Amino acid sequence: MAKTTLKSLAQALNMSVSTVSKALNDSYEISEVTKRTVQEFAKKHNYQPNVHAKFLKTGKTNTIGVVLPKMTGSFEAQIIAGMQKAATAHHYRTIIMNTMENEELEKLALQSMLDKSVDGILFCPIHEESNIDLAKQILKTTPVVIFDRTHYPIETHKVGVLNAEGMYNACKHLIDIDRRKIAIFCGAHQGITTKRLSGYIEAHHDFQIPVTPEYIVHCNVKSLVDLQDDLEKHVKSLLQLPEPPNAIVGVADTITTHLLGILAKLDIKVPETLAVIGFANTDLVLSLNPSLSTIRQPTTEIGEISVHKLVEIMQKKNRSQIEWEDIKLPTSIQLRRSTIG
Amino acid sequence: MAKTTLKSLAQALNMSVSTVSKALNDSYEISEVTKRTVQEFAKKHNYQPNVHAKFLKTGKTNTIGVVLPKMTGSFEAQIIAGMQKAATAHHYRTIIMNTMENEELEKLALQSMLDKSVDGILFCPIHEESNIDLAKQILKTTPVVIFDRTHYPIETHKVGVLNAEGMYNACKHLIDIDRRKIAIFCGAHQGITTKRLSGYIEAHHDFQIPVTPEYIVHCNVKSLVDLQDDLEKHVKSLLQLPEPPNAIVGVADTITTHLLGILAKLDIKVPETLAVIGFANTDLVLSLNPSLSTIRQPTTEIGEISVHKLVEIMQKKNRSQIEWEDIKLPTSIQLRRSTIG
DNA sequence: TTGTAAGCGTTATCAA
DNA sequence: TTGATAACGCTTACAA
Repeated sequence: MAKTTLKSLAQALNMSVSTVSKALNDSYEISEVTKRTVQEFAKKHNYQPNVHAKFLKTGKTNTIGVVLPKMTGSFEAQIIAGMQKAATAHHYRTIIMNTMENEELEKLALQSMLDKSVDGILFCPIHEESNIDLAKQILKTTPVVIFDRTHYPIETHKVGVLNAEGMYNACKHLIDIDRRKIAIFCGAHQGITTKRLSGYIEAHHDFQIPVTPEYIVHCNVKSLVDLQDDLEKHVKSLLQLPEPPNAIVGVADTITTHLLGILAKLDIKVPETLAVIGFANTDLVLSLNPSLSTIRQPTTEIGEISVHKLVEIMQKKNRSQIEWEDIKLPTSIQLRRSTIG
Repeated sequence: MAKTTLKSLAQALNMSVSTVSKALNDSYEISEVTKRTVQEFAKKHNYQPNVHAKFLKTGKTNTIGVVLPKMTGSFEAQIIAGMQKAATAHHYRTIIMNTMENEELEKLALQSMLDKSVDGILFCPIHEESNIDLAKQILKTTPVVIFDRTHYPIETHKVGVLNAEGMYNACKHLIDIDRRKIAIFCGAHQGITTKRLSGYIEAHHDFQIPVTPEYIVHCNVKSLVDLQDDLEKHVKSLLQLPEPPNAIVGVADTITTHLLGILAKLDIKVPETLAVIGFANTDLVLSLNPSLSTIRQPTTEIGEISVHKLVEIMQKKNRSQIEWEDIKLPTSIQLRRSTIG
């Protein structure tokens, strides 16, 4: 069972390699009869062009590389689904590399793409400075689109959401239901956190509520266990304040969802004692305790638009003239029992 | 900024291409001085060998391809994390292709690996017959390991769990707490479902409880909406039986976790009215309503062992002599409020 | 309409 | 210890 190559096909068909190649590529130079013969024969022998050899000639791999820091929940799954759908529509395949929030792995992932094993990269960096020099270097030769964590100082298209606005809306909703003592639970990834925090502060200003510094807490998100410990610690100390909060907004999926577990464990009533709302794209909203009010990101769209933008760059001849866009999609808010009793 | 190749290095250093190549590969034929000069110069110019050209010569890509049907939850994320860890240890990189439970996409994914863009494949098939001919053909030239859904009729290493035993233990636990009227909620993927169902039946036999056919329900898992509709329908009709069940076991992650949402929606008390336990590897057990008793699969291990087995095949000269193993790892059971009030 | 031949960036063989 | 050359599988001028 020797592998089927152009050569082996040519030999078997008694034609030249280039005729076979052209026939398979549907070239106008080749007669219909020959084309059909070749194509049928190739299919019968399950010919698959060798992408590596092809690359050597064309410099194209028809592959988009996705580099992202984790794949632990629905959020990432939805984004990737959107990317795959759009990529397939553009006749690209996608390969995914997970950096596990680890800069060393991120470096390896990016480097292994530097060798031109992909035509373009969709990149969600670990933080604002991670592997920035490498990224800049890659950018010289390979199109890159930054998604989700768009606070990354390289000049290219970026696709994210209106983070401040999303958080503003969450706070506004809490204020509307008369929960004005709002604690905010932040994580790492400063760019996004900062934006969301600014939405929190803006809402307080607009509604003339003073910002209580103690209500702004930062959680250790290094590992799940760390996060859970930290959440518990913060909840406890907040509730011991002279003026404890009556609501919590979560800055990210993991924080918001795991917070519910901690509150259940501590037997704190949600929403009676503490209303909870936060950024979250988990599928499990209804199974949570209680069902969770969320700020949802348009994940599928983020994925799709990222691909469209990348394809746009890849197809452009004169890349130096592109005007880079920083696309911010709106979030939506969905209310459930965790804020409306 | 022309790309750095062996040729460009050779020219700049005034050496031959083959000398440079050997120097970079640390060949014994090359003097230490030359090696150092070349290696330093190459690093300074950020030389990255072209994997495609390399492949053409060596037939190796140092890449493992992972083909799996979905990536929606912690279960998949944990398996992939295990794979990536083990692959990195063996100096392989991994690329992931998500087939979205779609046979056509699965075919594309497998085909795009047939062209030898990977050295080996870790494959979790959609169902027992999906793309079986293609898989068999791939197997002739490329090592494959089947993971998770191991009821797939090709001859190679397989890595899964003791499905019947896991379900047996779940039932035993329910029986221990005197919940003897157990409904089982099944999904698709017949192989695994069948095994788990057999554990259910075996437990009933061992404890001399008759199996009630109405307690065995099959859910439509095509989409999340379908699943939720179906879950609601089944729960309602079960509770209208003359002899309603007092416990439910879930056969898979999605079924078990979303079931909780439906029960909450219908305002059915868990565990008072219905105790719930099931296969689930979600991180969110504690945040669920109520905290969920689970049968956990050793996901990281599944991932790691799959890679080890694959590497074993890839390194073997004489592949026809390998004795294929069907590895079954034990599950563990974790009890929380959904079964122990 | 078909065939010849060069070349993409490597590695491997053999010669110098 | 180094260098010239062929080959991997493919595309593409150019020639026939």
